[in-house]
Amino acid sequence: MRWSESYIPTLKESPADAEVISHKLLVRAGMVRKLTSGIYVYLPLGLRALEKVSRIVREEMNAAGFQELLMPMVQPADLWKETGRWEFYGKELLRFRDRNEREYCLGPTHEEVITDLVRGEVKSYRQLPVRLYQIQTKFRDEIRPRFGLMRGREFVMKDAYSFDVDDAGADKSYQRMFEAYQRIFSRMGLRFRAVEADSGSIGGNFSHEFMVLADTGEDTVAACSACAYAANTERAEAVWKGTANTVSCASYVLMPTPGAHTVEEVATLLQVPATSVVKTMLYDVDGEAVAVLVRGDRAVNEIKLKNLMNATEVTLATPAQVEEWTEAPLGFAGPVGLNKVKRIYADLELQAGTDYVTGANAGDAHFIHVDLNRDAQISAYADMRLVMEGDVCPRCGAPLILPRGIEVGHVFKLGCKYSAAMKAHYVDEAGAEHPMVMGCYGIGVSRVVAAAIEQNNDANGALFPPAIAPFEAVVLVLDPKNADVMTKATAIYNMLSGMGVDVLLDDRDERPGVKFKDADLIGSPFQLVLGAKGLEKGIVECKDRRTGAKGTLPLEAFEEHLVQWMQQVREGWHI
RNA sequence: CGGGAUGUAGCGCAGCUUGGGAGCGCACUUGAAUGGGGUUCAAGGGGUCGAAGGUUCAAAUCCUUUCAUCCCGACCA
Repeated sequence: MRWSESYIPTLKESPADAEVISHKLLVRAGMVRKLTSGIYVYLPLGLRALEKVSRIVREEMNAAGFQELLMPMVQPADLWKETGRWEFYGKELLRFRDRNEREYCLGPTHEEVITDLVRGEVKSYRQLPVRLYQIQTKFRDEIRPRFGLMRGREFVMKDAYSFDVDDAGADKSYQRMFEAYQRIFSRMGLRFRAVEADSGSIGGNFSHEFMVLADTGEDTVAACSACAYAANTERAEAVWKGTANTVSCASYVLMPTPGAHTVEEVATLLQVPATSVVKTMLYDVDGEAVAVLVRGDRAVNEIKLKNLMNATEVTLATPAQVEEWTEAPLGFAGPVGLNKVKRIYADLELQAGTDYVTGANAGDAHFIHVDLNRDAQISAYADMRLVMEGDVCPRCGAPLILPRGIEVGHVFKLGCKYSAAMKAHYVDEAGAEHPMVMGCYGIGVSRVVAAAIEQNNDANGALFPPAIAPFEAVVLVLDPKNADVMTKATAIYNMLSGMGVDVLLDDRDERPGVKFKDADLIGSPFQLVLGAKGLEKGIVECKDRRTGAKGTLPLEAFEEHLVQWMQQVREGWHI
């Protein structure tokens, strides 16, 4: 492709509405343009990156025994009513009516459609497993679209579904997919981690998220510094390392703490460490008042509370609820004498402690010397907190690290949730009917492109891994009006094309500086620079975009040197 | 949905407090010089000042309404 004939509108300045680096660079590099909130046009360069990602996904899906199909974006309401999701999915589901007042939605996901499809065709265990996928545009009317392609409303997703006769079969499908995902993100040249994720009501270890590691990621990963353990922080087990606070006192004592609402204020005022303060958080769990106690320097993990109580809805109590349940102003809740709250859960870490500071359920007052076992009605001690820096791995005890990540993939064992609701049944060898056991597996294709930039960029632009760069190589022709230079550049361009390398020939009548800047911006990993000066010396300059390392390749035995250099650059990407 | 902010040329912005000429930089067009890290000079083109209504002799500027976009909190690939 010649740059002079391409539609690559690069920008010197970032658009005012772009906040994160991937969004800024995608726009500046002429890869995307916003049409409206959360909805983007993929320009030729952006589409190329999308297709590179899609191609790798396709190859690995096919290799894993999944077959591609394409389902409609518009889906009838009836199917969603069958699974109950027409009511439960919420406002993210964009609903509308046709001219006959029939109800439809734009597909945010395709469990209903695929289950409907499969139940119509598959009747026997002999036909299972069925493993299908598609790469398609999804629409989710996100509460708050933001960060460009990272959280759009319309986005490209690969979604795959498996149908098996039993759990063992479903596990096999899951395992295949898990391995395929590992290969996919490795091939893309991204640094990532597969993390255990909360699987909600389904249970078991059958949910993993694939996180591209980047400091700007929205999610936090708890990863072991030594072994393979990694989990979403929502799920990560907090290990109880023992309790320091074990000095015993005869009874608790009321202390005035005027104006001290936060743990920090209380700790400072009473001159005790935050670890000796008990934080009492009140929650509305399916309409019931529940208190959760954690050490003052910890945070409650609401997911753990939700799972512990097998609840559907957990929300932090409103100030009004807190005041009603504690009969005190906000900021002074404590477990002692908290009679209106029937369930009080305490984190494991607090179970052996005997000398705590807690709220007194009265304005401007706290208790000191509280022994929870003696003074409060604790329903149960359980792992209730979020892991933090300094925690250790629940598997091997080595320190945990908490890198940030961007969720680009999710593998999930669905069980019979949809097959049972939609009667996707098969008949086994004995003639008995069973619901199929399902799995679903997503990759945010457009998000991968953003995540790749989020992970790999510098002050001058994107640094695309070779496997997903819109163009792997750019040949910069500094003197396009010089026939000799142009001839040589074209020959090199043809050589690269012949080697199967996606190459862009910058033959524009622009100043060299413009070409250097643009080449850096679009992030092609290989840059070759041809000018009259170099040709006189019999050399072509080369630059590794990732490291910035510049070198020269002699025109003599050029191809050999080129291949060697490109190999070096590629190896740099497989860290 | 709650809290905050912004809408002025394709992009980035000033002007608004204190009403009166629509401006600046980049981009674009033409000419000249220049030609290895976003080149310089000169001359141009391009705007219903988000929209509607109001106040006023006069509104980008003040008032009301409305729409859109972005940021911070509850979702998920």
